[in-house]
Amino acid sequence: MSNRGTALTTLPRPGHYARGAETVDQILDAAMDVLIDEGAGAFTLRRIATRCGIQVGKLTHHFARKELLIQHMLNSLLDYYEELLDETVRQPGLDAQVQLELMIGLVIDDIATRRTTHVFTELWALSNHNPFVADRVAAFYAHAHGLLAAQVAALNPALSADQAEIVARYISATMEGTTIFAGHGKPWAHQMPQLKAIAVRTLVDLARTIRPDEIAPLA
Amino acid sequence: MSNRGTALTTLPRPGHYARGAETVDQILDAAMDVLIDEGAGAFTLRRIATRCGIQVGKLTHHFARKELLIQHMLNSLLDYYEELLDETVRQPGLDAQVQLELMIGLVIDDIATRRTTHVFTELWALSNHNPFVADRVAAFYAHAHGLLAAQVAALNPALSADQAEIVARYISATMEGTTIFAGHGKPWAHQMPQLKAIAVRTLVDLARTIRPDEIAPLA
Amino acid sequence: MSNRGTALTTLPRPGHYARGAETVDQILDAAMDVLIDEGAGAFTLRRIATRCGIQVGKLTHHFARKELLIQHMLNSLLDYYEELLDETVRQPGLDAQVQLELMIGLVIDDIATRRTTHVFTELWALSNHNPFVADRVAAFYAHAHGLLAAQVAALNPALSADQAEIVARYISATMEGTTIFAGHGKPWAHQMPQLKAIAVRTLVDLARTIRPDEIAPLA
Amino acid sequence: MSNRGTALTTLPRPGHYARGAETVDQILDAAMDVLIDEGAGAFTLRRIATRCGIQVGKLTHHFARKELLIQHMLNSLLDYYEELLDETVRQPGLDAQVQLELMIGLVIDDIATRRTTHVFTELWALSNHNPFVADRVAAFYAHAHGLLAAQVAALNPALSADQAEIVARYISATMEGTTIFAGHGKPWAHQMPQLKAIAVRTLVDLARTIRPDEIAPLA
DNA sequence: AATGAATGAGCGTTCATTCAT
DNA sequence: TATGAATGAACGCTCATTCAT
Repeated sequence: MSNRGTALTTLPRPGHYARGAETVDQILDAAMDVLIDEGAGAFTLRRIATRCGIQVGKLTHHFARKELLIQHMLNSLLDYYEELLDETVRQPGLDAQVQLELMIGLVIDDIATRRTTHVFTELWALSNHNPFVADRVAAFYAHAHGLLAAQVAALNPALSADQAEIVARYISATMEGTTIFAGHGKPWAHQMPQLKAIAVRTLVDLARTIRPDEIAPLA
Repeated sequence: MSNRGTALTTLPRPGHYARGAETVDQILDAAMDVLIDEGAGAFTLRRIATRCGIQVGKLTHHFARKELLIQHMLNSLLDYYEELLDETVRQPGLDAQVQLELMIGLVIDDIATRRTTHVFTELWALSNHNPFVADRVAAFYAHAHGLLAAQVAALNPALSADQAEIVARYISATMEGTTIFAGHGKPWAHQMPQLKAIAVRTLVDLARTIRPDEIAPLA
Repeated sequence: MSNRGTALTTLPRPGHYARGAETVDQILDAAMDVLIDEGAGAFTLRRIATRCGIQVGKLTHHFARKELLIQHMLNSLLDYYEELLDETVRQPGLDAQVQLELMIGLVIDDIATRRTTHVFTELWALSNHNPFVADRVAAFYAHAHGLLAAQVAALNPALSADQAEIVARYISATMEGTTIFAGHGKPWAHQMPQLKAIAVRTLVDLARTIRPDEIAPLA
Repeated sequence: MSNRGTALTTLPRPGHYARGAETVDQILDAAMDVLIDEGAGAFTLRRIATRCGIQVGKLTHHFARKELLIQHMLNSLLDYYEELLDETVRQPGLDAQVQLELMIGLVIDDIATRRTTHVFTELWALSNHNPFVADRVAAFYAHAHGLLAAQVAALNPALSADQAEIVARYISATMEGTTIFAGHGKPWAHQMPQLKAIAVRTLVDLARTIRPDEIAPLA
């Protein structure tokens, strides 16, 4: 399910030696911080270099193009989120309903963090015009929706694989949508607990009870 | 319900004379086009000026600060969307359920357009760091959620006003969330009809049947 | 002695009607304030217009070129200073020594004001590259030195007219020079009383006792 | 006596490599030339860059802020003038009167040069609104007046240190004041020899003969 | 007469990238 | 390899001036 090993993540990693690797990690961390703290509009090599106390020249030595830096940063970021989801699913001995409730709760809690609220809203916007970002984000959601679809399929065997995936996508849409209104710093952040309660109850119910014929375009 | 006449929309409008007003409209249109076609990263005075065949100097004559241009553009844009929603609600003789189904369908159809997919994803990102954008977008959603909450309250009299509003917010989150996966140009745009079908059925059901005690944080 | 009526001051004055004349005076006052408060680097039509609450268009209606505004402002300013000196000299019944002491004291007191300190330092700089400013300032000093030379000549009949004028120029140089160190806001402004005391005593002495042969280049 | 090593002159100097250092010197020279030849109003990065045949980008690479360029240029300039004065004083075997005559003559000769006339009139004006320029120019005059005061004290042991300094300031005021009337390009530049003759004679006399009680504010 | 609209050059500054040591 | 130097386009904005009503 993971996209590790695909073209998207097999970028030649800069910094083969220990010292270089450290610097590269510092740069990637600083880049993430700039994106989160100041937004895509302030995502410049200068700002990133300043944040880790190095010169732009050193930065461009490790990442010859800005785009390469974006790609490594994005892989590092989304690998982390994928790992987070994988860990949740790896917990043994949970039945599918509890597992799904757990995932929905975890995702919504994460959405409420400053990091996730900021970084994903930026990525959705960047996806409009940057093909790499679009592809990598799509791969991330494909992975996440695969994990959700597995739980949906387990709860509702009447659904085909495609149908379970669509239900998973619907569940994910609801969760991601809360970012906009109740994410970190958003005007109704204080209502996130209620939205989470409705989501957990409603979406698990939906997964259990939806009939294949209901997943069809309206006449 | 509209925010017309509030502080947010009473910016002194440039272009008092006929000639100037035309130019101002051209500029605002061009600015929207740049934001939609090229994204916030390309939203520069020069690109906007080029698009309407004028010089940067002329542009800054009408909008002394870039921020003012953003504000007028945003007001113009969101006024339009608010008007769209208001018209839907103004239709007489429809019962609340049909009305709500209609609204959900209309919003999701609109989300699937290139314009709406692009512009809202950009606005969500800009909201992270631009207070004016954040406030104006929040005012727009407050308006939209008010309209939705009215239908929810009509369908489900057991809910308090606050509870109806939270349900409305949940409905809106689901709809907006589809932008990310099935908006224009997004990888699962072809699944939008299915997502729409699930949304219409599920969300109207939710509005009708949710009990007040279910809208509470999980223990 | 006055240069009134010469080419320098016979600029066609804008604003023939009462209302226009008022506006013109407001503009000239605002221009002076900008020059004094913000310096030549901030002496722009926009800043001046802002200060009197009008638009740049209105300002350029009254003064088609910035240079014209400078010229009128400068005439108005230096006419005022010339008038001030003339009044001092017009006092009847004073002998030449008292008259000279009075003038030196008055000039140095005036130099210590914010207005005079700022405006003259700006004019000295502008004179380097703006011929009109250079000429008008030269005319002002020619007038002032003429008044001083008359007192010197009265005190020291042995001097030729040219020699008296040179002594007057020397006296004036000392006075103007105090601007730099002890003018308003300058680091040794608190020593101006001592400098003034030395100037009054020394310069009057010089005027009385200098011999014609001492006013000659060193061998 | 020099301010070398003080905070004012320990700006981190750009251009660590030989190539960069050359460029920095070229830029500083060009900047001085622009200030002298065209005045503070024309002191722009573009004009400076044009003068040394480089691009504006290269200029801002070495001096990130225009203000930094001004500061380095000013330090370089006034260090030079301080060095000039120091050399004059360092001449051995001269008695105080000759030394003072020499200094006055040298300063007035220097004032008559195009460079000095232009640059100091600009600096006096800039001092009104630019704190760095004001402080650096004040430091220069403090240094210069210290050298003069030493000669005055030697000639006139009855004066206290403070009184000698005030006399030095008075001497300096007279000298600087000649800039305005008889500096390079000024209307009475041809009278500079006479003004110099009067200054040398009168000011040395003053230094020798002034009594402490004469250096006091007028009653 | 009076004033907003329009203009284009120029401002200081930032940008991603390339060059040279 | 590592890093300052160099580059030139682009950035938002201000400027004095001209145009049109």
